[in-house]
Amino acid sequence: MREEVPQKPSLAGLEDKWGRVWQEAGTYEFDRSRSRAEVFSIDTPPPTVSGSLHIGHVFSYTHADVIARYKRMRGMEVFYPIGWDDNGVPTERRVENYYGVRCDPNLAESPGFEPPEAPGERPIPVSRPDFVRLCHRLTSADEAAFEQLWRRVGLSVDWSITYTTIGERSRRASQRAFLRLLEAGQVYSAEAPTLWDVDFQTAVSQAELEDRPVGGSWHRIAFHRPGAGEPVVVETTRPELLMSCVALVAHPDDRRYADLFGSDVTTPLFGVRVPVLAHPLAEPDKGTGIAMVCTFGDTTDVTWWRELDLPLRAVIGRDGRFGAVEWGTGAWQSDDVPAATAASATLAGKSAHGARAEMVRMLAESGHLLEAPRPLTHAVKFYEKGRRPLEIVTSRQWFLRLLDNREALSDRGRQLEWFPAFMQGRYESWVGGLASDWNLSRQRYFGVPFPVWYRLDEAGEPCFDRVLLPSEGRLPVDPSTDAPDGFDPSRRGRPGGFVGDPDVMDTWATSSLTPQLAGGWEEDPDLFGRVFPMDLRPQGQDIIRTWLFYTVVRSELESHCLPWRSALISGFIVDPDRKKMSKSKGNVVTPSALLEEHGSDAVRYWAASGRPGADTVADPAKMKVGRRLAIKLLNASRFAINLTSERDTEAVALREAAGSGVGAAVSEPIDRAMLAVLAQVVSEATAALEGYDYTRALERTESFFWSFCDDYLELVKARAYGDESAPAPDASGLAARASARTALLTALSVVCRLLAPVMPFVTEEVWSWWREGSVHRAPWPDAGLLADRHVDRDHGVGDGADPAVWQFTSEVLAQVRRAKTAARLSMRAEVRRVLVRDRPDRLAALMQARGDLLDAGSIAEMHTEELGPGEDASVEVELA
RNA sequence: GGGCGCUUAGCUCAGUUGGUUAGAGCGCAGCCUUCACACGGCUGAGGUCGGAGGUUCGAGUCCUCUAGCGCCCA
Repeated sequence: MREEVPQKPSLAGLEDKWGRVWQEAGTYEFDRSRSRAEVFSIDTPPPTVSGSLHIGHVFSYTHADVIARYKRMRGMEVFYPIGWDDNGVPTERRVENYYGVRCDPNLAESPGFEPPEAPGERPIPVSRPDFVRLCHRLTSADEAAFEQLWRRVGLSVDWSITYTTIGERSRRASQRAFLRLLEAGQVYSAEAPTLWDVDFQTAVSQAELEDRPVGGSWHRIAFHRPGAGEPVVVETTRPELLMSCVALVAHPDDRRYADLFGSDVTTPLFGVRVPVLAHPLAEPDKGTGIAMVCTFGDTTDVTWWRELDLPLRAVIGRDGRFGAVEWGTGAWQSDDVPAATAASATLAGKSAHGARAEMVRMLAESGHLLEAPRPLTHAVKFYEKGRRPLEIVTSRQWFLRLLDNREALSDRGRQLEWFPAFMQGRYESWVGGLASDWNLSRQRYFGVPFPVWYRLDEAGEPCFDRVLLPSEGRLPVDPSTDAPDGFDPSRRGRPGGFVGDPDVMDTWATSSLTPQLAGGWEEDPDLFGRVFPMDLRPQGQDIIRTWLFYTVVRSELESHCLPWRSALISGFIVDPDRKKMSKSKGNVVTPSALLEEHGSDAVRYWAASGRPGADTVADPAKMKVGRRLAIKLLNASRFAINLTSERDTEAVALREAAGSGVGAAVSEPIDRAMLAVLAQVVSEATAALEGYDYTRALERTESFFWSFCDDYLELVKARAYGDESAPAPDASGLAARASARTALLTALSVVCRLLAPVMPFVTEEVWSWWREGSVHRAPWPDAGLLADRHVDRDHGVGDGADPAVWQFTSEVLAQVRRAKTAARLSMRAEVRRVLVRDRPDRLAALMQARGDLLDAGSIAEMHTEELGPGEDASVEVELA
């Protein structure tokens, strides 16, 4: 049924209007009765709600939504849930700043606590339960705001299936998965050197590292050889770690040190005897070629310590400061205990930075610093969110085995379909470069606790080998408030009693379970069987080594399969100066203003114009183009619908509903030509989308649509015109009019559907003017139906359709326009005579659209001449 | 140091398996205030495809070397 077509169609307000309708009609609801074969499931990234969204999010999420909408129109039941990533450090930071509080886990809960209106100058210490409560409060507010934004962008997710990474289901799933990995021997706890951020006070994993260039200095330090002899000169950037030196190493082939291997030297100031050893990781041309191994200055130290079986002399504590040492005990042996004691006493309590200055002073005084420090710039490892270099401290952590599974993980990477394919290399090199198992423990508060307690021995010390675990039925548990089975809560912290593991899991330990979380793993087996493994993982390229990799890990270890069949990787967004957009650069563009200014369809158009994996400029000019396209669709649709009768629109709708082609209703050669070209566009767009190349699909459609408006519409306008009550043309005139009208409406129906995944709002608006139901549940156009070459004219436009009729007629029309432009005349100016000289086949094609051409060009008469040998084609236009 | 991606009109990008005068949009210039659209239409001027060499009847499109930019990993 035709609705009222607006007098002056506009894009304003379409987002609100259709967003509401879709919600009320349940347009994107998932029908869980459909079989796995009919379901297309998408594992959408849960955005970090505590961060602000930038235009890059809209970019990548739009790509996924285009695919979702396409698959839905293809008749798939699309499982497209969304989650919010709310646990972890970013949320804690935001809560601290927003409320002006700081978590102190030693405080008792104060249930009535309310933060001040505005954060004070000094953070208020709050208990862990109060802190977690504030985290929940702020994240639910953030989540509401995020949902609004995503609805405005037009994501076709089923908003009734959401999850949060801190929610009860997530905590239960994370803990269940942990317990199973523990049982399978895939996680273990160990006292081990761990990358540590002294500001965040937590361990971090390899995936969270980044290298940053930092200024430092080479310090030349003299070590004593046994007996007399020349000192051994070591160059180091971290002289403050001298007291934790446990060996010197040089390359096995380095002849300068060959005679020293196996002997001991003595550290200056501390008088500690350390061995000189050979190891291939020592770089002969770095410094003097012989390195000081400390516990621990960097990750190479950890390797040397492990492989050379060296003792441990840890000096830097979790607070990043030097600890006190009792020389002469344990590993702290020295030839000169009083000197060592004095030296280390001056360092105790100092930060790495302060200790370095002090050490340099002492070495200079004692004459062991051979020359003034030489400045250099070198790469230092940082926590990606941190501001000071990481330290390596030894502490007890839970680890998940990655190194033992490297082979299997590498295989999975090869089995996954990557779009674009070269992104697989990112995964491959990451897996190949894994240096350690995954440290799951974080010494933070707002996260999923480990479902673990430890027995306390008679001295009240935890027995880490006597782990107490809950049954799966009890999950989720919080070991800091819940007691293990068989223990009275009063036994907490008592000798012979128990203590809870104080840590929470790395946020990726939960996020890596998104296919399981969204799919109802172990809680809704019926659903899980219909959606897992999923079909598609869309995401940004920046989190291949984290989110993608860890999700593969979890699926492999839990289900021994890939979590999805394909991964669609989006590039990142650069600003107009080609700089990567990031918060620290201050060049982040927020999406709301852009959505407001250009409209959601226009922003989505821009996003869809960025090919999979391609870095893309945040370009308002491109959004303007998208907006223009949307407006064009409004106007062309309005025109075509107003031009035709209700009987015409109903006939086209009925024909499409019945799944039949235009058949004999489109009789005019130029109309059939246009539809034949459109059929080709549909084939190409469909093939492109099957390979997730939404950009190509859009380009083809858009380019067709502009020619359709500029040339075809202009050519057939006059023929299509005329209402039912006007003096009836003769039978062939009626048929010619019906042909144009059917072709116009059919093409608009097809184009509208081709554009629907990219521009959901304007296409829905236009669709509503003459069609029932949502365009987003309408069937994807069928190229075969438009141009069936095998059956008959009742089906498609068939073999009789010659695209040249439209194409060549348009070329001649362009020549006519050129003549008018050159004469500075309006396009309506009369043409007395046109002479077209060309090849016979082209002239024949032209003659089939002769009437339309004369009308469109206001041409009085047209003549044709076949080219003679060696003559060039021409169009002569004689203006009136 | 290793790997990957990019380098085509002023700008942003297409150019699928090598094949006729290299395409689009934006921008720019001129024209047209035509009854779908001035949030418009028409027309036009702009590149020899980063550089060098090679394969081929023929290369932007394959090979080698090389330069610059970006990203990832050491």
